[in-house]
Amino acid sequence: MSVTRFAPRARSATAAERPMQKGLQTKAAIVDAALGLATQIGLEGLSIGALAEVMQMSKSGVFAHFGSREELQISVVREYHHRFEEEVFYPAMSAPRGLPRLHALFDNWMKRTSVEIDSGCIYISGAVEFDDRPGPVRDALASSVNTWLTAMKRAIEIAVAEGHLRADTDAGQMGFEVHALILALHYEARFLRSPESLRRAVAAFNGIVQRYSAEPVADTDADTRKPGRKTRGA
Amino acid sequence: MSVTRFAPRARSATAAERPMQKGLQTKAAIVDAALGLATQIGLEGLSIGALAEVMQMSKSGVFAHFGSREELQISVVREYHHRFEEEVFYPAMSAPRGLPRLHALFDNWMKRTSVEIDSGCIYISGAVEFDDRPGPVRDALASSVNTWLTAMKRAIEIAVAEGHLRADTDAGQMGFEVHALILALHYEARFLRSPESLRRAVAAFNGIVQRYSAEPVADTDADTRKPGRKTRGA
DNA sequence: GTAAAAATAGCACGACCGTTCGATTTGTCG
DNA sequence: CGACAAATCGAACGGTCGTGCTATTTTTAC
Repeated sequence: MSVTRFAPRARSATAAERPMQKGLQTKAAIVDAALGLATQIGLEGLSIGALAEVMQMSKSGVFAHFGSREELQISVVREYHHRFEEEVFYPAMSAPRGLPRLHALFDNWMKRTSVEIDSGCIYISGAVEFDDRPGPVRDALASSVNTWLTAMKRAIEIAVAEGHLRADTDAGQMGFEVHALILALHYEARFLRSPESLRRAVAAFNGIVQRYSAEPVADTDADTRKPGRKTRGA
Repeated sequence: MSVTRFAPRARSATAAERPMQKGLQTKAAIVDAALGLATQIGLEGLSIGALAEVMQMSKSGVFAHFGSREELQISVVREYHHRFEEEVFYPAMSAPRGLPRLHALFDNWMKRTSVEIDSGCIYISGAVEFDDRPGPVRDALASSVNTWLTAMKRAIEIAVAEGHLRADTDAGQMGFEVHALILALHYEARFLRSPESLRRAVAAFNGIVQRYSAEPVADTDADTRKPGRKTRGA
């Protein structure tokens, strides 16, 4: 399974605002609208007819840009990957190495997953839709997800190297547990509409960090440790 | 939102083997087949045509038993609820109150979620499919899920009452964290096909239990202190 | 065994789907 | 401006979907 990398740097604009000739311009607009639809009804629910109506174009006009529905879905996945990079990954990379950066990653991720209640995460809905459906769409999804999970795992390893987390920390294990929190947040906020879910996710994250922390946290001589302490953001 | 209760006791058979007149018998067989399809392609992907083919019946013959596709979906949800009771809840209730029972619940749940890789959990796939689609199917799903999550929360409260878990344990919070593990297990086992996911889920569960445990695990000091202190507001 | 009732089949409808193809409009460039 | 290419449209095809009707078969009850 190929795992792409987050592009090294380069602040690039949203697809819709990149300069281009007419054709690519509308194609970007279509993908933008398609992503909006897909976050609501899922990648599978995405239909060219509905998309054409939103765009006020003919079905065939929309279709011509992709050549197949599958290619459209893949374009949507790529665009989502792109935005995830921009809104979650890059901003967090400006935080100091170690625990602060890990915390920033989680915070941005959480925001993207829950704050905008009306739009789901296609990494989550797509996983359900394509877990039994092999093909290029599934591959694109899995590749993007793996890229992101690997990036987070690396952030954990850096936190270990910085001495913020215990030296024997299993980064894969901790990554699993953090990923779990995002999934639960998505589930309980979006489906069960539980208002406590965000608070729960934050509390659980703090618990995980504490468990893997290099220094025991709460004791009589209070906090000599700064990064493990602050927690509770946003 | 109405939340049903798990039926108090009563070992009742699988729908397919309950004695009944012909009509109800085939209806049960249809629901059985429908559940099989739904766990693979989802409740939304479930089509009467495909179901008729599996059953070797005419579309209208299948249809007549339900009157609408929606009613078919609801029947599937109800059947799943029934089996969940039988395979996850009841067996665990014979374990001793407290931590052993909670552990049994988690184990059974985990098994149902991951061991049978080829069939997903419609509580999870359904949540994604219906989180933005109000209606009776969504209601039935949410009701069943809430029933189960409440039952598990109660098991946690019992473990607290038994003195197995710390007296200040927030059962809702701990329930959230356990639920998160199941979701991550489902995601990583079924979509990412990660072979470590089961081990990860077990390890994480042990970590959670340890954190909420009344007794420090590897210490004779036996004060109330070892696992993380406060940090959690309610 | 026979009549009422329940279960199932067969067929058709309208809606939407992805896709194809030829015609037509629009943008680009010398 | 004119010519060529790119973009878009309109209509149609074959397919599947849920659903409604009317027969026909099968089960049930007396």
